[in-house]
Amino acid sequence: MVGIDDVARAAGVSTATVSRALSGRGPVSTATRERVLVAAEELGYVVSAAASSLATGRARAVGVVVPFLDRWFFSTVLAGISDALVREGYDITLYSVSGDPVERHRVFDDHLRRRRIDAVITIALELDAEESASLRGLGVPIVAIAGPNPLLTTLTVDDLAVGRLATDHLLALGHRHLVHIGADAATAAGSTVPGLRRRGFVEQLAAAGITDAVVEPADFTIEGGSAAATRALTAANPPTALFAASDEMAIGAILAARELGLRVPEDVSIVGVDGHELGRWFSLTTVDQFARGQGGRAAEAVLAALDGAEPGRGLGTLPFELVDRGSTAAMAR
Amino acid sequence: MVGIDDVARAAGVSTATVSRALSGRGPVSTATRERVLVAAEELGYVVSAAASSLATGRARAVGVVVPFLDRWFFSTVLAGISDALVREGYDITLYSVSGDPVERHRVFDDHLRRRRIDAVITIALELDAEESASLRGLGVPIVAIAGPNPLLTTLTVDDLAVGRLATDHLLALGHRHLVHIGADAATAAGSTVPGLRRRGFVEQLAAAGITDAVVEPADFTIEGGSAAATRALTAANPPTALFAASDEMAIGAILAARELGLRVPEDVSIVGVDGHELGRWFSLTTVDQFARGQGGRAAEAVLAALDGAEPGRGLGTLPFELVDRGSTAAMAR
DNA sequence: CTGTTAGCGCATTCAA
DNA sequence: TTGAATGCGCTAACAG
Repeated sequence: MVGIDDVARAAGVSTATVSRALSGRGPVSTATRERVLVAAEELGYVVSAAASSLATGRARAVGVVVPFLDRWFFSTVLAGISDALVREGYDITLYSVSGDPVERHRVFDDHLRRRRIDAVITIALELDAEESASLRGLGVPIVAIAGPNPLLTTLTVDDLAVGRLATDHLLALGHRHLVHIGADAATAAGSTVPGLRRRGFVEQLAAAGITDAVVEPADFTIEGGSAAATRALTAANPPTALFAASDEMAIGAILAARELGLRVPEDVSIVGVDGHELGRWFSLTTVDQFARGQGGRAAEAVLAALDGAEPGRGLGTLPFELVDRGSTAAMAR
Repeated sequence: MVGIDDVARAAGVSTATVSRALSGRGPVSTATRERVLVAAEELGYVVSAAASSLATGRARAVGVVVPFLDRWFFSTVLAGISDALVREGYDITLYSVSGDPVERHRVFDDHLRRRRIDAVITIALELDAEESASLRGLGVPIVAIAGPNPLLTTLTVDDLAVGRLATDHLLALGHRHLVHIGADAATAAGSTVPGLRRRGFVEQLAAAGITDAVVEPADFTIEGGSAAATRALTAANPPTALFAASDEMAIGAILAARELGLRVPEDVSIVGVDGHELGRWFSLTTVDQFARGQGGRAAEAVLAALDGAEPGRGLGTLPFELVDRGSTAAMAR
């Protein structure tokens, strides 16, 4: 492998000058810089991440921690992050943490601590106190996407408002008997994404004078949404509208409704959250949260922090928007 | 940050001993090792990746290069890789390369060359000669998933056989007028995944005495599949069966057929390839290729290579299997 | 089995 | 503007 001294020799300068010319830090005459650049190019020299990192303390890499890789939202956000980061020359080191405590511990207390990354982005990660502390102990900028985490700098949509918006949409159409598919009662207490969406639902109903908000818990998969919708729609007094806390569940609900011989939206209105690419194929009305853009924003926030900008908590709120594609309609009278 | 000398001091030994005790390389008495382990644990010591990498030449990280992050197949394979790799203490460094030549060049000739990774896994990447050379020049084990790349060690399903199996399934049901949705003519020439599936289709038809194989090119998205199916089904002499080269396109085809008022499978049989999780919701018959397992296998292959096993080319073939879920039926007579 | 020593490849002082 | 020297934190010889 060609090293910095090969370049130095080829350019007839010292390694210090090569380093300065290539990194842009420190004074180098234009002519010298040119010679170094040419020599480096010709030799195909690339600086060793390990050596550079050891000498500077900067790794030119950002760690991204996700709970799932194979779900649409996460891979889409990740794509947004990747786009933005690679443009700035940063590598992405990917950490997927399941629910297994042993594995989580290994990621938080070993992998992430190897000083391989200059910053961390977490996506919709629910962290316990110990894990949060562990992250903060890293001493690097951390940006948490999705879910207001009081312990971290967050970049998140106002999920309470999202829940309200979706609910309001249904109420405005005249629906009075709604069911929410999402977080269970236990989760609703916390400030997690599912919990907030559920609370938005409950609060908005209450504001409309409806106090018996019904919630069918589900696990954010198509299958879970389908099962929850089936339960709701086959109950004694079935709802005329469903609000699913994710598009995947909403799609499951649409499929379940069809299976039950119900027409969407004539017999039941259904609204989701996400902006899943599949939504248009189901004419799904949804609250789009622009997942890919979230990744981009997070990457920018991290880069800004690495440039020295000291971001405050609650770095920013992300946009969301109701997209009416036709799976909701005014209540038949 | 706590360093190796802090541990050494705490344990009353030299840094060399700490290194040996923690890494497991070299002889250490059980008692000493125990003391070191305790001291390291108490201090929360984690070895610096940069320093260790610089000293050993090993980075404990594997690079994964993908063309897309936000498509089901890729994120699913990635999840499989991640699972297997994290268990062995390896980090994943993720590189997403688009079609943009400038960006590709930067990834192949800069990022990947930083000596940050001990091995590379590529997923369904179509590389030009220069890129292949660049990868091989890295001097690390490389495993290419999907697509027989003559220049790399590959781990791939026999996509020619996949194409034949799907086609055969339709032929066995009595269909004689089939259309393939997949690679265009230009792509068919090469040994890419889409090209091979298409050739499997054409060859199997030929074997059955059908020489006018019809192919509708599409781009492996739901939308592309839908458009291609619409073209095929509205043609003068519409086919009774469609073979889509991916489940996403097959789902698009099902949606298109429905839109045209055609019943699946009564009016048209449709078969896909992948084993996409969404398939079951469309009763999609498909050739499952166990994407997640592919990731696992690739990770294992890479780990074996890092353990010194010198793998030959064409490392192995991956399993695939026809899953009949009901979107195909015997031809109505 | 353990400690001492000498780098790994680069970035940054400090002098010139 | 440039070069020589030093050290980033760790590992691998080598001696003991």
